[in-house]
Amino acid sequence: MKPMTIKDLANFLKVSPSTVSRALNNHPDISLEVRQRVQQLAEELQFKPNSFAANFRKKQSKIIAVILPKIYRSFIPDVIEGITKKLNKNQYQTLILITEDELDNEVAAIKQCCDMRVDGILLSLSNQTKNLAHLDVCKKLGIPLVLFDNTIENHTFPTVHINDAEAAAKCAQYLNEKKIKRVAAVFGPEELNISKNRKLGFESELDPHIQLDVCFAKDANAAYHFTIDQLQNKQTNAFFGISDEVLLGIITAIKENKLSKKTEVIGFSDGLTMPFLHKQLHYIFHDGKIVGEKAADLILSCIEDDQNKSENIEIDVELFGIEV
Amino acid sequence: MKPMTIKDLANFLKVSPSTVSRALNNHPDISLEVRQRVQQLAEELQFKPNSFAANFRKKQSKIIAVILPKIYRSFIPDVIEGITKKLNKNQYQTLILITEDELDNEVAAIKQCCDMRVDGILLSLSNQTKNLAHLDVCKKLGIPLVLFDNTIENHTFPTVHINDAEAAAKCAQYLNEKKIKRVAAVFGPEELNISKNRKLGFESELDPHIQLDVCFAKDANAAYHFTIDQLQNKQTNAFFGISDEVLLGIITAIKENKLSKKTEVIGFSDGLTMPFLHKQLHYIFHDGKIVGEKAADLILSCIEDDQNKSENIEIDVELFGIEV
DNA sequence: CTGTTAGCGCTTTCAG
DNA sequence: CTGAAAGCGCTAACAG
Repeated sequence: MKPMTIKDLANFLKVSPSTVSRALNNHPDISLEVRQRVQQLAEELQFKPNSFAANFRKKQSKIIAVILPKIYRSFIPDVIEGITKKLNKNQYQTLILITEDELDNEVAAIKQCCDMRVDGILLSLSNQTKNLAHLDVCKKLGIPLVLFDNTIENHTFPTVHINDAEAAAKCAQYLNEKKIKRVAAVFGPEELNISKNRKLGFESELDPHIQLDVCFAKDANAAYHFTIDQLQNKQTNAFFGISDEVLLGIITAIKENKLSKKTEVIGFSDGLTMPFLHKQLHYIFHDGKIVGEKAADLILSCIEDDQNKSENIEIDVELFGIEV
Repeated sequence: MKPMTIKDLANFLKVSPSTVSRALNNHPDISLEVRQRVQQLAEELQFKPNSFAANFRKKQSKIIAVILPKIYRSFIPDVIEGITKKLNKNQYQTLILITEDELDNEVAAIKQCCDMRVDGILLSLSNQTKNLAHLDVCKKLGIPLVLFDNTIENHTFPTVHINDAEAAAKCAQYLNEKKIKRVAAVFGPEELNISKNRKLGFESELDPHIQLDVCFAKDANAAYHFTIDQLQNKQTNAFFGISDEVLLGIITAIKENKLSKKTEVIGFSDGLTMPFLHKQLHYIFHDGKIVGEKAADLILSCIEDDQNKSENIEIDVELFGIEV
């Protein structure tokens, strides 16, 4: 059965459609009496105003698109949660698009969003993306866009991210103060921006007297084997791990060799599994919820002020960990 | 600047809007020559057809809503990935709504979806939800709805889920065959359906000669302390853990007590962190991607056939684990 | 305070 | 093969 429209309601109540519309939207012009009568009948008849039509008329979609390379195991779910909660509070809905870290998919996703006339886009770049040319359409169509997490420096779009290099540098500083001779740093795949940036920050800050071994590990297992080797053949007594996944490999290897007490481990973590597993862990707490919230805030303010703001929000990160 | 419309294009080309529309949609009626001329100009002028308007006209949104209690740390991200991929391939977009396990939020989310006229809803029930009365609107408006993961038996909506009880029973069977005297089963919060169902299945299958201790743990830490107590005061030598989170606590406690070789651990896992951490782990592999895909398939077939099918898909699960 | 009217941008009969 | 015209369901001037 065909859903009811405002017109149907109006006919039924012997008033005009506009009156119904206004009554339903609590427009102050409408007398309390009429308003109640309309709302009551709407309730009884289970009338569902077609917000799709309303939004079309108002030239808005009330939808924000979130374009992500992947839904990683940790961090990103928190980001999504941060975003959706904030947006929901502001009557926006969240669309999720995944690029699989492929530029083509990213371009397609942007096009999709433009065609749909979403009210805003939150974009975490794919690691294949080297420039922002494909985002021109958004500017042209006046669709606000905020880059978050995996961003590129630019002067047209606002960004939200942590300072990866600086955070990694903090880790190096921590190690500098310990009596460390040799440290092994385990990053993710070499092409990832977080790997690059964190490597840069870590290396630049690390005391040059400390010997450094570097590994790009594609998963926990790779990190594990690298760590075993370091422990057994290099007498490495400090490890830096770029992510929870990599830390899992590192910590497992250390524990198996019963070297927990003698080995420093520091890295980036979402603060859940790894710190539980290894109480001695020091870590940069990378909080997805905050990143998500800030990104959502920023896109909302872009929509409201519709100014071409190009704010760059850098989220402060802190080093956590219980001293043993 | 106001985005271009089909009308603008039509004026420019001295043809009618309908011709442009048809040309853009590759309607066979339109001559190849005109079609190319239109498409070329559209390309040059970077014309973005407003799919929002088109969908409005066609009375469809090309949006599927996914309503979830939470974006848990594991499993759910995989579900989302499974869903979005499948839907994207079929030109649908994915909207994410989170209920925080509150019925009120679930009701609100359903309303939102109805108002927006989404083309379909994938719903994982909140643990507060005891019946499906609030879903009547969907039926009335003709919006297909599929229940997945956290479902309730019913005869109106199709469902996709694993058989929690049966899977837990498999775990019990495994333990029955070992020389176990006493087993401790750790569940999640008591009010969760997965806790209830898995407990039922486990208990019903477990050999009555095996002594059973039960714990409802709200997090890994609770599971950890419970496990410590069991190991030290009860000589328990087998553990059943309902989730990766709970298993984290159990395994950590076992390892700290150096009892890995002497203790059986079995449970539900997404197959990533825990099996890596503890090679002896046996686990029911709970694959979110499959659940998501199946749910997406089902909603798509509901939309296409628009039949009131009420299929119940039960996803098979397998017991994994390397024998040591 | 309420009604009339004119669209939003697109698709789709129905004619020609 | 192409055009004219109507309309999806709602909102928002503009009148009254």
